[in-house]
Amino acid sequence: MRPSPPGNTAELLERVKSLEGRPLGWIAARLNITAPPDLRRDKGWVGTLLEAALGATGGSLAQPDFPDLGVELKSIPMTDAGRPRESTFVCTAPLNQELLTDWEQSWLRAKLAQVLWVPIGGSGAPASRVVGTAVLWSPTAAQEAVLRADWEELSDLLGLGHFETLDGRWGQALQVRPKAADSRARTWALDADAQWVQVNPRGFYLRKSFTQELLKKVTNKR
DNA sequence: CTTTGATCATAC
DNA sequence: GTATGATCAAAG
Repeated sequence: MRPSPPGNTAELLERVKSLEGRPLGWIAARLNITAPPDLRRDKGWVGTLLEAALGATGGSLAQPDFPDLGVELKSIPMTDAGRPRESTFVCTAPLNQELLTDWEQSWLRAKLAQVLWVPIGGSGAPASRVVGTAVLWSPTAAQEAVLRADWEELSDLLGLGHFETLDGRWGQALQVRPKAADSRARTWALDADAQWVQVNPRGFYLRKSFTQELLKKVTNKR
């Protein structure tokens, strides 16, 4: 049922192209997957469906969706006007100094090195939403500079243990927001006084404005 | 309507 | 708990 991993990026692009215009329900039926009535209890359904349809591996492992190609898959919900409806989760944010490295070695940079963005149109039942025109993206020098500046600022705050100061308002393209089962979830972190404290886990997210621009630029180029 | 914070499912 | 996949929902 499920396709094996694509052998190269051209094959991956070919596959996603064949899905363009298809309702998710059509894709799900083909894979023998049942579409949920809504996404309230299945927030990751669209992403998981696309992984299955395109032959992504990796699953819940800490590696790219297409390890051999070094490509990360991201579905992105779009409004009818063609703008992203949500921010994009990238990865969890390290909460203590020892895990903080420089930008070149960062997990975030690695994750965003090459991303296949798959826009999803529609806002009703998941099965009726439609696959848009996917784009394979790598940050331009300018985009990487913005990401790097944000990442360095946010990492500084994290490394210094300023968890109270750091909220979703920091960062131009990137932001740090809670990423946990709920607000009671706790993980260990080193605070500003070098004391171990328990805080709510955080993650890095790409703002909608950044995602919108990158989708526009890649599209215009082609 | 947009942004920030909270939450859901699943594998290990 | 941390990783994967994200959207929901309250507040401005």
